[in-house]
Amino acid sequence: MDNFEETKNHKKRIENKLRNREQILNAARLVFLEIGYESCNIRDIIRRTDLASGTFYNYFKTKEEVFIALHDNALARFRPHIKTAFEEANGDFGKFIYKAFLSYFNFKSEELLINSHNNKILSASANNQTPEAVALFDEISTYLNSFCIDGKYCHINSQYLVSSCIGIAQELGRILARDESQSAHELAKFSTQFVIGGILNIK
Amino acid sequence: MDNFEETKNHKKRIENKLRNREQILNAARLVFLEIGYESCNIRDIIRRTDLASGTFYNYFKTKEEVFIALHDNALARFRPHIKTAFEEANGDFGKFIYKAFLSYFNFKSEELLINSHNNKILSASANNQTPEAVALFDEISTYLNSFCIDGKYCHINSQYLVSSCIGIAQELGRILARDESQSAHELAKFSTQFVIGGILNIK
Amino acid sequence: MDNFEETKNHKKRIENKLRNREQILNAARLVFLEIGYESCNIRDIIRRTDLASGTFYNYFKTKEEVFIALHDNALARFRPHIKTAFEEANGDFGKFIYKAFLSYFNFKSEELLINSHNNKILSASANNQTPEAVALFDEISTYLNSFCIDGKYCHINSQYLVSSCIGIAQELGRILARDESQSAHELAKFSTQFVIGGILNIK
Amino acid sequence: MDNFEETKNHKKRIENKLRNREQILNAARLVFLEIGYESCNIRDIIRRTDLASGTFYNYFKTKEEVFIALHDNALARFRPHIKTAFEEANGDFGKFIYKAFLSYFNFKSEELLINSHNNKILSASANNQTPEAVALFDEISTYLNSFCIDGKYCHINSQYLVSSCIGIAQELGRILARDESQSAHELAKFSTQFVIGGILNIK
DNA sequence: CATGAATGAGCATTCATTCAT
DNA sequence: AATGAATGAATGCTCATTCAT
Repeated sequence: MDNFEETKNHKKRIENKLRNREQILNAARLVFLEIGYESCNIRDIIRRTDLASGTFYNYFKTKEEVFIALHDNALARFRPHIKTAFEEANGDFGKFIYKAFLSYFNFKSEELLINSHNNKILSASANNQTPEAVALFDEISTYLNSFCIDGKYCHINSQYLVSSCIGIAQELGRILARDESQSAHELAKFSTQFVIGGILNIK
Repeated sequence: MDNFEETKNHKKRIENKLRNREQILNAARLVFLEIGYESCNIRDIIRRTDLASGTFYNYFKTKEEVFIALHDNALARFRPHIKTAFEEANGDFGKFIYKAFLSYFNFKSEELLINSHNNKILSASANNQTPEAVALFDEISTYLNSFCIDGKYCHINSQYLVSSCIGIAQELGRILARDESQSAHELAKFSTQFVIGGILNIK
Repeated sequence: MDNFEETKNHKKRIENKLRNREQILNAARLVFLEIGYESCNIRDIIRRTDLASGTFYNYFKTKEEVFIALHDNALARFRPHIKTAFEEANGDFGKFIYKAFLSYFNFKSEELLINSHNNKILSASANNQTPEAVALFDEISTYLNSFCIDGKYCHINSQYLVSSCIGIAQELGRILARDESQSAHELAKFSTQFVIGGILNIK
Repeated sequence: MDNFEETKNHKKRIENKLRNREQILNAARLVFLEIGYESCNIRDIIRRTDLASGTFYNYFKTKEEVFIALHDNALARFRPHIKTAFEEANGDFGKFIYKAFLSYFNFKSEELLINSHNNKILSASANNQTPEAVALFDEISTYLNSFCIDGKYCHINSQYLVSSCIGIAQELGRILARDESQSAHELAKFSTQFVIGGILNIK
């Protein structure tokens, strides 16, 4: 009975810790979007929760650590979209490219922290080489490579290719972030044709 | 005589102001490269000059203003390279694209402030929409458009196209920034083939 | 039977409390020696035990309280050495002085918390006038006084004398703390001759 | 004329800096005496001046740095007293010892920061080995050694001797700090006889 | 126009202490 | 009695900016 109580308490505590962490992450996301990563401070974040300032430090050491957690989390949630795109493409290269770009453009800019205040994502990820960023890069590489089993495209430097795709996605995504009236479908269509033409033209 | 003296003094003063401005910009560039834009402060910059801290404010209001000036300056110095590329291409689209990319990759990363500390340029420019960034964007647009006088490529959304090129240049440039052993020529060759193939494939 | 059980539990509890207190004191002693009294915090101490931070407050109110307990404990353990010195001297004043000084120099500096981080003991004791410090001071006084039953040295202000001895012990002990190659015997010999000469010369 | 003005301004500035430094030192001394070194913080010190908090850091990096400056300053002002004692003693060893101890006991405890809150001086100095502390130690050594030109006392380890004297001065000084009714003369007399007897008895 | 010390709001961070479990 | 996460006042320190000289 006592043990049961203790277990219950223990569970409650763990749940509470998770809730608090989630609270901080949520607050940080909103603050990053509204004020911007550089302009905000830890107080701005903690003020958005019902926690005390010191509590922040039980969960994260710095503002950057929150950003990375948030960022990695976004990438982790984005990766399945790429996988789905691959699976649903069912071997059709064009379909895969289109679905992947569309996923990226549709993936809520809110979630990827892309807006005028934070123009970091993906590029930051490629740069910072966080685990999730590397994993995403690798997964995209794998999928792209899987299309050249029959010999086509195999001579392409896949680092160059993936980087180019990321660059395109990023810059076109920026257009979307600036102008919501743009159509994600149009952007994805353009990207797909551009990338496929590009690949086919690599000698 | 007095007038002459005054004129001489006046001239001296103007020269001195220019020299001081130049000093600050130079110091800032070095500091941004070494410490990084976010990590440094105005003191770090001014310490690199033989000026006093208060003097900074006679030339710039904020650190960001220096960055933008520096950035715009870099873009302004980069623009002629694009122009030269265009002129030397002499109507050959592929040559233009290749030369433009090569120029970008060769343009000293130092000058574009691209390194692990400052991954802003171009994208920041596209984002911040500074005058020079807009001008560069427009110039590239103009050159690209000039190739479709005979009707080819004209249906392409030039904003999308320029953004894609910038995205590719930026991400591949990042590879170069990370790994100096990479060949700018190879990167430019890849980019050129990729972009030309892409353009030709846009329906 | 129940009573017996209760008694057993009660005993266990008391033993456990003692063990916990001992744990905290031990941890504190190590932390004071390694990090220093001023630099460490309660967490540093409690981290060295297998107790939780809140538990600290069941035993001590402040870090200082631990220091005093530790300090008094050291003095309490040191006092018997003085007593032994006195008894073994068997009325020989010089022997007593020598043995007392030697005891002090040999009493593990670790135990007296004398090192570069904590140069407080004895002087702190004389200053803080903790019970044990007063007791030690008094005991030394008593022993010294016992040598003047026959009239010699009796005119000496014993507060001055004891303070002088403590001052000498402390400063020479500091030499030992700084330089372990020094010989405790040599220091005690010097102290003894010095003190005896001094006493004999007091008019 | 301009040069003259500039020089005047420059002079004023330097004077102002000195005045500010003095202000901080004075405030710190008072705060150390009233609240104690450990208990006070930099704000407590700066609040006592008419300076802003940030200004503190133009002069000192830490609270400890102020303490050391203050402490070294006190030692520096104390040293001449020892010199005077030596000169006025005119070769009379006893006179020197007496005058030196008397100087110490008379040297305002305020100036040496000796009180219940700060029981560091001299011992801290011997410990911290600050330049002034070393210099004082050396000067005392020199004077003591000068008395053994004819061969007497020369076998005495002068480090032990000086340390013993410092220990005595310190502990007896503590008595004075605790109880102002004590006579500095009596303490100095006792110390003198004690030390002289001690020295003569070293074999 | 240059100087550079003074300013003080602002921030990250620490840590003794509390208290629900 | 033990736990350990939450608390938030307290503190050291930074740094853009001002301004008397």
